[in-house]
Amino acid sequence: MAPKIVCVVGPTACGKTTLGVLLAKKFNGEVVSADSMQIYRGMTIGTAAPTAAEMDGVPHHMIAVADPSEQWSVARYAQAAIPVIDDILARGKLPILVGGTGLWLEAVVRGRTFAGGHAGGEVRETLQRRLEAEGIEPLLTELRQVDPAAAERLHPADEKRILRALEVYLETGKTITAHNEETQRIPPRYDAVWIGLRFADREDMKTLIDRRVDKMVEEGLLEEVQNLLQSGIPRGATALQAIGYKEFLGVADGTATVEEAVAEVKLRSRQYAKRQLTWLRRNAVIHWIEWEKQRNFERALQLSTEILTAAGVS
RNA sequence: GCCUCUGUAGCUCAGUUGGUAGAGCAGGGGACUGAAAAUCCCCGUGUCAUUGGUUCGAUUCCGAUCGGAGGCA
Repeated sequence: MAPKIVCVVGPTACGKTTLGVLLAKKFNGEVVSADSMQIYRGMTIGTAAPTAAEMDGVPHHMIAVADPSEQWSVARYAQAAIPVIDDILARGKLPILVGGTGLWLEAVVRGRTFAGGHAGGEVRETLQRRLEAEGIEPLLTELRQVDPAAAERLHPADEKRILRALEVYLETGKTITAHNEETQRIPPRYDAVWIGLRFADREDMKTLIDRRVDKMVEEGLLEEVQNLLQSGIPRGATALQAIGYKEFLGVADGTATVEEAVAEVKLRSRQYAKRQLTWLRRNAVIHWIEWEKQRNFERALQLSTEILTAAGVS
């Protein structure tokens, strides 16, 4: 039987961090973050990463462990997070995965592997250059020859995935379709109990997101962006693709006003939350806790305690 | 007060030489296995300001009214 862990999921600003800490205290657990941006150092404010006070003495892992000039991928995250989780289990404590990056969560929980190749690799670079020079057509034709199923499945405009599919074949000699089929047969790595947080009314979520963005700016989001730039982080770095950061880059070099950037960050955050909800909706085993207007953590803790107890977590 | 322009989807605006209208953005839904806070796909009926008139037929032409912008006073 796969070891039991807990996953706390939901769209941005729904209170995952707070509930994670409450559960960790109640169930003798430790938090493992599954957030593709909180992983980078020096990005506390804009990613709403938990502060020491918010952690409230509960050990947190996989937050601020990467240099912002690096590029962390799902595969790299999983590779690093799995030993951390196993260590928590070995010490007799409960791992609580908390995060908004759906793919990262699943990469850990499911036992699956990733095919070779990666962004920044030689093969990918070559393909990227070919895309710029020749357009997507010849690449798609090539993919159709080696991996017709992938070519069929992928939309012609989805250049990123077409490149990736070709890369896997060129790098490993095996198609991504074959790899996916094989890896899907691997049993789950963990027996996860999923708890989801969301607002019953999306308008309430929007209100909270807006307020949170205003707070980030008050707390010094601009300074945080400036610090990253001063420490020499390249503008194209994955870390600077984070919502909040990429918009405030414009403020840092004077091409946008704070007001414009704030409006943009609020908009992009809302759209991101919608995408997160779409991702989570297909996971049928999530136990959802819905907020009516306000977030009520006392009630959420009680409900999730019932859920975990019923699922055999102790 | 007079003159000119203007009033079309939540917003910004196209358009119909008269046969009841369409883009971008917003919004909604979906996909997703090494950039995932990324990337990609699908979805547009709205008293065409109101009200008279001309017309077989008006959102489109004409008048009036009510908004908005500018100019002259």
